[in-house]
Amino acid sequence: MAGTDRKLLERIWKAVAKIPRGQVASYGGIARRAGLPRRARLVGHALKVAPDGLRLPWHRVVNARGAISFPPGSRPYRLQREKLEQEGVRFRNGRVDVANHEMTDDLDALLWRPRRD
DNA sequence: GTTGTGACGACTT
DNA sequence: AAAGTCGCCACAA
Repeated sequence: MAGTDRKLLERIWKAVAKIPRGQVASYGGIARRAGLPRRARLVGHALKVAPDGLRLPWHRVVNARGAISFPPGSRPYRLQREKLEQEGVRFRNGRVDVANHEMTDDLDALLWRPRRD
C-alpha cells in the first residue's frame, strides 16, 4: 500500500537541508526545488513530520511573504524567529528583512539574503 | 465516502 | 493594503 509518500518527503527534506545558513526559503520555493510545484502545503507537512534526527534547518523556511507561518507570539513562532535572528536574519514588521533583490532573475529566487552588517 | 483544517500560494476584488 | 476565492492535497474525525 501507499508508503505514505516517503519518497516525496525525502526529496523535500533534502531541499530544506540545502538552505544556507543566514538565508531563508519559501515553502513554495522548496516545493519547486524538490520538483513538486504547487505543493507548498506538502512542504509544511513534511517539516511537521520530519524526524528530529535529520537536524533540518526547518526554521529557514518561511512563507511567500517572508513571514513565519506560525501564529505570532506562539511558542513555535518565537523559537523560529529566535533561531533565525541568531544566525543573522533580521526582521522588519514581522517579515524577513530583504534588503536585496538583485540576483533574483528567475523567480523570486527561493532564497533571500537577509541584510548582514 | 465527506468535511474541515492547515508550518501555502497565486489571483482577483 | 486587505480580504476573498481557488488550487493543492495529507490527515483526522
